[in-house]
This record gives sequence, C-alpha cells and structure tokens, in this order.
Amino acid sequence: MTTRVITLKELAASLDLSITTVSRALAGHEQIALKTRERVVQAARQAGYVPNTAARTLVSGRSGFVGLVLPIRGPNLVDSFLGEFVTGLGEGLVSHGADLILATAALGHSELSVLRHVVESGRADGVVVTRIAETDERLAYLRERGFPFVAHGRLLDSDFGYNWLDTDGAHAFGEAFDMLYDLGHRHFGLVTISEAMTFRHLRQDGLAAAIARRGDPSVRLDVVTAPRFDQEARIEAVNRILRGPDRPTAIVALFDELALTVMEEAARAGLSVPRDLSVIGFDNIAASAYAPPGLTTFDASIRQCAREIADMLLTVIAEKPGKPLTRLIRPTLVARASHGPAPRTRS
Amino acid sequence: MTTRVITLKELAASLDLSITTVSRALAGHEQIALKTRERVVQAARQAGYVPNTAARTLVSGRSGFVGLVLPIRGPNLVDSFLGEFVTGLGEGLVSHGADLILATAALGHSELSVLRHVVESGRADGVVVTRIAETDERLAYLRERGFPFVAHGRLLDSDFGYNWLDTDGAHAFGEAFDMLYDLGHRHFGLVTISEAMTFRHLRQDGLAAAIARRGDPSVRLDVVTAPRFDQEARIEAVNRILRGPDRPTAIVALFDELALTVMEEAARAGLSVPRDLSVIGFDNIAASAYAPPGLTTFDASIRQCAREIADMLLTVIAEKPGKPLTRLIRPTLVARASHGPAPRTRS
DNA sequence: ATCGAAATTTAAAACGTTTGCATTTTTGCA
DNA sequence: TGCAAAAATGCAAACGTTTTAAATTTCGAT
Repeated sequence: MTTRVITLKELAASLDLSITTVSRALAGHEQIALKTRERVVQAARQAGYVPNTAARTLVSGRSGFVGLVLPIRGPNLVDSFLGEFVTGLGEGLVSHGADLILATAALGHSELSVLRHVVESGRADGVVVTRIAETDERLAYLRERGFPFVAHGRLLDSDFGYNWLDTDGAHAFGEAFDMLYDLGHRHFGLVTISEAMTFRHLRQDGLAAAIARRGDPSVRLDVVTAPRFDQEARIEAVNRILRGPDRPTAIVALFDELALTVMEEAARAGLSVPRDLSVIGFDNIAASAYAPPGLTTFDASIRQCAREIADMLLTVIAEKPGKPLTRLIRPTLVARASHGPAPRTRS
Repeated sequence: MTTRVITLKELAASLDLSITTVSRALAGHEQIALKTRERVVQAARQAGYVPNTAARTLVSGRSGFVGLVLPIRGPNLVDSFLGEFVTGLGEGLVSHGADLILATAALGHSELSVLRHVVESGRADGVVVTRIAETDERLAYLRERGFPFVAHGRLLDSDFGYNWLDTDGAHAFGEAFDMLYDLGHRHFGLVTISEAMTFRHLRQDGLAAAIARRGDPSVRLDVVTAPRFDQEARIEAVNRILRGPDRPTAIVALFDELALTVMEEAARAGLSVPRDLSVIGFDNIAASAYAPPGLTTFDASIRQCAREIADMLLTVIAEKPGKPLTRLIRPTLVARASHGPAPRTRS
C-alpha cells in the first residue's frame, strides 16, 4: 500500500507551470506574481507536497541539520544530561526549522572519526561538541576544517578562538565557599576527578580564588581525587577524606554524583549531614532532591544552555561572525538541607 | 581556511579511472578486479574520501537514517527516559551503519505533522514511535503510508498488525501483587493516571488478573487516578488513598514518579515505609535508589529495549517481513527497602 | 499601433552519487 | 595467431531540487 510521495515536477505539471516557478513560488520569491504564489502554495498544501531533503541538500549545500556525536560510554553509563541536552537542542533548532542528527561512536571508532564522517559527508551544517577535555582534538579538527561548531565547555587554554558556551563553575564554587565560610566553616574538602576535563580546573580554581579573596590564613583545603567512573575507587577516595583524624567540616564535590557518594559514606561513618558535615554538589541531578537530607547544589539548567547553544550555532552557520561567540552561564544555587553551620567543637 | 571535501570525480581522476569503477570498487563489487579494488580503497582512505550523503540518498532512495520525533513537553518536563532511549537506539543503529535523526515538534505543530514531514521529505528510512497512546493517529498514518516503523508500546486494540516492542507491565504488576500477597497484604492501592496511555490498562489488568488468579475474596483493591503532569493533583490523589479511614497496607504505583510521591506523602502523614505501608513502583528511575528507604520497583532496561527496537527497525527496513515483529520484554524486580510484611494490626 | 521597460515565467545546468547497459580489454583455447 | 567468451571498465541517465541566465508576456507611454 506504499503511497508515493509527490514531487516538484508532478506538482508543477498539475499546475501547468514550470518546476522553476513552483520552486520559487514556494520559496516566496517576490519575483513570482502574488496570484501565482498563492495558487502554488495552496496546491502544494493540498497535495501534501514536502520537498525532498536529499535533493535540496545536494544542490544548495545546506542540509538543515545540526550534528551531535554521542560520547562513547560503558554499558551501564548513560550521559545523565543527554535527555535534557537533546531536548534543549531540539527546542532551539526547531524554531529555525533545523533538526538534529545524533551519530553514535561505535566501540572501535573514536569520537573524532565519527565527527569527521558527519562533517565530511555533508550530513550537517554545523556540530555541537560536548564534554570538552583539557585539550581536545575535535576542536582542533573542526577549526582546521573551518566547520561551524559550538563547544559546550572550554579548552584549558588554546591559541585560537572558538565558539563556546560554558557553565560558570568557577563562580559557583566561589559562591559555595563564601556561603560555607559565612556559616563558620574553616576546614574544607574538595572531591575532584582525575579525568583531564577542563571544568575540574575551573571549579577548583574558583574555589581557590574565593579562598584567596577572603585572605583568612586559618582556612584549610584538602583535595582528594578519584577516577570518574570507578565507583569503588570513588568510595575509597571519599573515605580517605572522611575518615581521617582531622576531617573537614564542609565538603564540596565537583558534581552531584560525587556529592551523593560523600553523603552515603558520611551516613555509613555515622556522621550526620549537615550537623557534622556540610556537603555541596554541582549539577542538580534528579536524585539530589531525593537523597536525604536533600543535597544543596547548583543548577546548570542544561536544557536552557542547550537551547542557547542551538541559537549560537545557527547564528554561526548563517552569519559566520568574525569574532567567536562565547557565553558564560551562571548556575543558580539550589539550597537544600545538606549544608549548615560549622559544628562548634572539633575532635 | 575552509578545506574542500574531496569528491568521487576527483578521486577517480587522481586514479585515472572512471567514476563508475571507483564507486563500484568502494562498494566492493566482485565485478571490479581485486587489484583495482584494493588500489581504490587505499587511495580513498588516504585521501580521506567520504561519500556525500545527500547525493547517495537521492539516487539510492536510502538515507541511512532512522527518525525519532521528540514528544512535546512543557518547559520543565523532559522525558526522563530520553537519554537512555537515545543511547540505546544509537548503539543499535551504529552497528549497522545507520544514524538517528531527532525531529522536535514545535509548539504549534502536532507530533503527527512533524512525523509526516520526516517521512515524506525522505530524511529517514524508518521511524521509531514512542509513548503509544490508547489510539494513536501516528500509527494509523504510518501504516497507511506503508512506512517502516517500530512502536515502543502498544495500542489498546487495533484492527491491524504492526511492529512493536513493549515492556511486560502486566507481568510485573502481577509479580508485585504475588510478592505482596505472600507478605500478608490483603488491602491494596493502585495509583494510576488519567492520561489515555495503553500501559495503564496493561498494568492494571495485570494486577487484576493476578488478584483473580489468587481467588481470595478477602483481597481488596482501591484505585485512585491522577493527571500525569499535575503535581498538585497528584499529591491530592495520593492523600485521598493515604488518609482515608481505611487505607491499604500496600500501594502499587503505575510508575516511579507516582511511587515517590506516595512515599513523600506517607512520610508527611507520619507513616513509616515499609513498616506501616509497602510501596512498589515501576521504571527504576535514578531517584528511586536514593529516595529513602529505597524504592522497590521494576527495571524496564530502556537502553536495552531501545537497542532491540533499533535492530527490529533495521530488519523491517531491510527485509520487509510479512508478519509484524513483536517483542515483549519482561522487566526485572529491583527489590529495595520500600516493601515488607503487612502490618499486624489494623486501625 | 508601437516600442521599451518591467514583470513574469521558463529552460537548462548543476549538485555527487548509483546503476543499467555498452564498450573495451584480457584470457583461454583452437 | 585468431577468435570467442569472460572479465573489467566506462558512458550516460537518473534521483529532485535550486539557481543562473534567458525568454516570454504584460503594460504604459508615445
């Protein structure tokens, strides 16, 4: 029962016009008589005409697609922001009539090779690159190619400009410190990761800068590092800071997953949050609201960011601006119950 | 600095061969001398040749894409499974060299119109349709068009066959009942939704069937219905069943979000879970592990399902099987701490 | 009525592939 | 060495659109 799709030629024939005229009429060219335009649009709608994307792309060089390469993850690891991110991108794109292509990197292939394929096969007019590492071969490639892209995140340092949108983790971590300091905390812990991601520096530096700004020599900061995806090592690292003879009264975690582990291990060690220990995370993942006593964290509003990234990318594609577009989004504090005044007595 | 992309014609010229031969060599046709094939493949790799998708699609009629239309949601509602689902689809597709197109339905446009556009513009060779309602115009459309698709979920009843994969909610809810019955529960509550989704029937029917199978006339089931996305009404509904003079000892919720609300409201009402009340959910969302005391639920393994859906769809596209492909996935019980023996005394 | 400019429409090329069919080259055998 | 068959390669059309440049029609002013 496969229904055939109507083509421009057929539509033109039925209107007794040339393909050219119909094409232009549908594109709304002033050049075509208004009466004709209306007649064509009406007929197209009635016939349910939808232009063939491949043909259009081939001749115009514009696909109307934006690409995103899904990061490769282990069997049980799903990017926790993917849903929100993709939703936001979709929202941002659809208002400009663009759609999203999701290319997955197979286990053998590198993310870069998939990106290359997306770019060079002409499937997309631009790409979004997420989870930027300290140095990132993807950005180098895209820059060299001169292909439109927007990065979600930044390089540690680079000798070239590029379009990016990032969450202002430095500011958030400074804010976290100030809030905890004002609550009387002087001994801090930071749980960070060993993976070479730029954001770990930005956030840690933000924390360090706030400490320096305060200029109080009694402030102490212990830093502990865990591999990102190894739950066991993560627990071990958290306990190193938690079970020491002289533990911090406040722990800031690089992101919520780590903070939740801190809270779990604190409970296991018989510590009460926030009475004995304050914990602050970052990201505001769904579980943070439910994990007792409710994790205080920062919301990065991924969906909104993704929407802006889409807007930026479409601008880059359409206008090729001379200067790079950059945007730093300040996350908002979500004050729940995992932080409080520093305990009076120290053991 | 935009680097040009190499084309088949250029590659052919550099090899001093015709386009035809190069095209066939790359496709691995036996027809082309082995020596030539090797030479061409080698040169193509070295030149970084990537075939243009639009041109290939135009002539072959195959895009190598599978489409998914993102459900329209309110500003703060993101499909909680989208990330997992998309990851699974990607995994399933990439092994066959296919990629995913995500089309978003703008606020004005219906999901159906976006689907039509995806189908009729030739962007995709097949589509995945999720969140099937009791009756669903999307399936009717796809069937009429004869366009390859796989549904994630089922229609309430239909006069035609179609390809679907569904979670066996009926079985899970039967299992939940049996488990709770064996723990001594006789008075049950079901929290369900008012939205016209097929799965609410399947799950409720599964529960009812298990009750009937047991044949114990002392078993009682109270059902309460709430709108899906209205948190306030949801709380109100939950309290109707929780604060009644004669409340159930065990509540089964249609899915985890509802179960979490039940647990929150139970706590607010001074009830201890599972001592005073057993709660069981469905879906195993991330928060369920963290919400105290840990929600007992069923894991539907969305990612795995999505991978299978991808496989099914690619089969449908390639082989056009005569009989519909169907697949019922049994969810696995995730026994946490929200269920337990029925309380001895009744108020 | 005639002409030229403005308004409208059209023919044809191009985009980069795949593929049916024709052509050329090689091979095996007499 | 010649010739037919087999093997290998190439020509050209086609896919459905956009767009350049050209052709046609309309219209107002003389």
